[in-house]
Amino acid sequence: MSRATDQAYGRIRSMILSGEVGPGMQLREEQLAARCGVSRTPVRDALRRLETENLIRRNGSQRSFVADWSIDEMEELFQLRGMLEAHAAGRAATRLGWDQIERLRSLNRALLAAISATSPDIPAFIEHNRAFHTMIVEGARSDRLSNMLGRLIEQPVVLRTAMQYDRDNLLRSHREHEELIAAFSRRDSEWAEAVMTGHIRRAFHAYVDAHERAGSNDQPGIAA
Amino acid sequence: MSRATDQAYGRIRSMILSGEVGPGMQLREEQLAARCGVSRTPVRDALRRLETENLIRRNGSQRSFVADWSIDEMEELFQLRGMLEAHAAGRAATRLGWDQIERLRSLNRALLAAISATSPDIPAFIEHNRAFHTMIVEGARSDRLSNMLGRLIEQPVVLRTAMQYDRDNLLRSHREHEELIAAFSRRDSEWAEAVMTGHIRRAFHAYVDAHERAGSNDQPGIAA
DNA sequence: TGAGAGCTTATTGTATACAAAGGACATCGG
DNA sequence: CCGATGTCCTTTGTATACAATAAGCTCTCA
Repeated sequence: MSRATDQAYGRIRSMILSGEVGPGMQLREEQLAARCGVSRTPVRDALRRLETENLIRRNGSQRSFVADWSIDEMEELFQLRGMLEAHAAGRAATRLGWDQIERLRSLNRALLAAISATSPDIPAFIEHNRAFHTMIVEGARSDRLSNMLGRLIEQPVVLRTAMQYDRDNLLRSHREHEELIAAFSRRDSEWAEAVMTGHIRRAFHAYVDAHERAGSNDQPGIAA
Repeated sequence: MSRATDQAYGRIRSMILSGEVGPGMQLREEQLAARCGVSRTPVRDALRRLETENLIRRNGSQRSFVADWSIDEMEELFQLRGMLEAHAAGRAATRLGWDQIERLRSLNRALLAAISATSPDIPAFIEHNRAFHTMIVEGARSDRLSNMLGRLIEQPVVLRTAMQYDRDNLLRSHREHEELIAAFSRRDSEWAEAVMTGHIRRAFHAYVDAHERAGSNDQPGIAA
């Protein structure tokens, strides 16, 4: 995309992802235009795009709001993500190159290092985890699938913080990644699918737990 | 959406679906604006939307073209559709009301009537078939899923005409629908999933066959 | 005091003019 | 004759002014 639209898109997106604007807040085109230093036109383009990525919702009269998700919607989301990402893993098992599998190995080593320190480096974990999953999805070699998953994956931002302090879950992630790599090495699609299904499903339960624990707070998830 | 945007969207969409503009053709904003009787602004909105629905593609320099799909991409598409729609059927099995199941029955009766005549009423078949599948997807009660499938389902327009004259396939569709209804009546999610998986998969092979038969023509699918 | 109608204002939709980018074509040089 | 390069022209991007719509508020009347 073009300069101004990209700028608006990136800025608004990071506003949402960083929590600078909270779930449910209204986003006004003019105000956003001012903050991004562009006119309303590219802002509107950016909003449309963010809407298709489900980061933004519009009410009946076309006003835009930062999306928030109910627990039911989150379950839906995890179900879909699990299904699609398991499918991706299955395809990737027969399509990943050996060098890519090696790269997955090294990513997972880095991930382990990040969470092994006495004070875990969460941003590093998140980044390596993201790279790991992205590499698998790309390895499935299906643009349509990549697209769909792209829209799904980083929606539950809350999850980032919700899981931060749960070291047990972080270590489990690492182990499940190991198992995925093993399945890839054997070129075993069904195994890869099964592991990925469990991996995402566990993530969902971790999310629910964190959410419940945070239930008494004003800002569920953030404070977990 | 608003008046002008809706108008542009509907017009462009029907231009594509009717074949008025063929796959691969370039769509120019100004020209579309003229044809729709609106300015470029709503046309741009409509193009963005059609792009997310994968009816339009943009090249590196942001020019828009009517999408066309390779056989590989079609297989991808059917795989995804099969997976998601089977999932939808599974959910629907435990969520559809008895009245809705009865409605499915009557839709399938109408569908049978449409294809039983000496000269089958294909548009009626298509419409009843669409209604049947839509009702199942809605029955799954997952907005996100509905959305995704909405984007996927009517893309392979070619398929409409490609399958037109294959009566055997039309009858099979009817029988598979019957089996779906049976699964719903038993509230058997797994059965419903399995039937739907096969149903979509067969549709894919029907598509491939039609495509191959039409392979010698200039306009694959259309002339099948 | 509460409900409703009408006005006011905030917000988005649409048109249009201008800017910028990219592609096509022709011309020039090797 | 082929290839490179520069100009022109087509097409999309951006800004801004104006139109339409919907939300919120106030004022009135029951």
